[in-house]
Amino acid sequence: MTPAPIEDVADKLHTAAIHLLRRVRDVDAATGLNAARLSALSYLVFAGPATVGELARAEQVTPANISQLINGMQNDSLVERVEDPNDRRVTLVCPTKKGERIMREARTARVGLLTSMLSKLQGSELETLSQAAQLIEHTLRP
Amino acid sequence: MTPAPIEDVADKLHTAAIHLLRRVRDVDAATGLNAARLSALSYLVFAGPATVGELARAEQVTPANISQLINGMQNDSLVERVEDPNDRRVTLVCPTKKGERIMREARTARVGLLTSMLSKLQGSELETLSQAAQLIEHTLRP
DNA sequence: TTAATTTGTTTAAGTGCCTTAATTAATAAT
DNA sequence: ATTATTAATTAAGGCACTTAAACAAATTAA
Repeated sequence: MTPAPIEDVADKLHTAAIHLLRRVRDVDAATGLNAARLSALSYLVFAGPATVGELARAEQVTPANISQLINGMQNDSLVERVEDPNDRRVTLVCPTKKGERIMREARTARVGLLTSMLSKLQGSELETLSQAAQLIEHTLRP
Repeated sequence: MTPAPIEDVADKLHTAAIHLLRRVRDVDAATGLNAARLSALSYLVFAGPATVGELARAEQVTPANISQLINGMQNDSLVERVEDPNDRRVTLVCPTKKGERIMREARTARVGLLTSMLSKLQGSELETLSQAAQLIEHTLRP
């Protein structure tokens, strides 16, 4: 078999990722959170507490926006602000237990849906997907 | 090698997809469009013209929201409303040439970034990614 | 050690996304 | 014909998001 041009692989992979995430986010409605809050909370729960600035870069919005978004989420007990003793300019944003629970439940639901969709695949095909996921993570490392 | 539990594959795949899209969307800023418009326009360009209701389901927002979003995008000549002769209740939303151009340029930039990241991989690894993308698309089919 | 600069967050004011509820219009059903 | 259903829009209001400005803490320089 002649090797696939690298641009074609990139294109297919990009499209597949979009379609995959479009599908699994169907279950997000159950969380009661909107897209902005879900994405921010997801980052905080799975990448760990972050400063306002770091969150802003991750979400690709302004620090001002994050500051206000956190106000609302703090008001709903999803996150809390914690002072950083090392650098008192920054404020660390941490998920609360409630925020963590909601996010983990949402992730479980997403993965559950995806699991049911993958159930028709053979072992060798699952192995291909597993290796692909690993390759992607490795490739994205800076 | 003992086969990976299917839930683990689903979880790894889900996470990889998130990380991949988080990375490539870095180039979206160049479009001048915000997330809501980019996502809607992406659907219209790559899945074809859609009704307000279909777009609302795809974007997981209300028809009222789409109606207003389309107002703004129409105002910026990104999309246009077209009457459906078969059912005059519905309005088809179509990307304009400008909208199509912007979207395709954005996609090209994303895929270009991803291509550069995949350039360090071997042919066999690219083949694994290619097959994985194909498996995902096939698995997601309803 | 002050002073100036840089870095991180917040506040204020304004635009646009997004919601629910109500309205209008077209199709389908009886 | 009337009624019910489906599709889109409008109106009013809340929240996401922006830029510009203000503020506070840390770093650098004199």
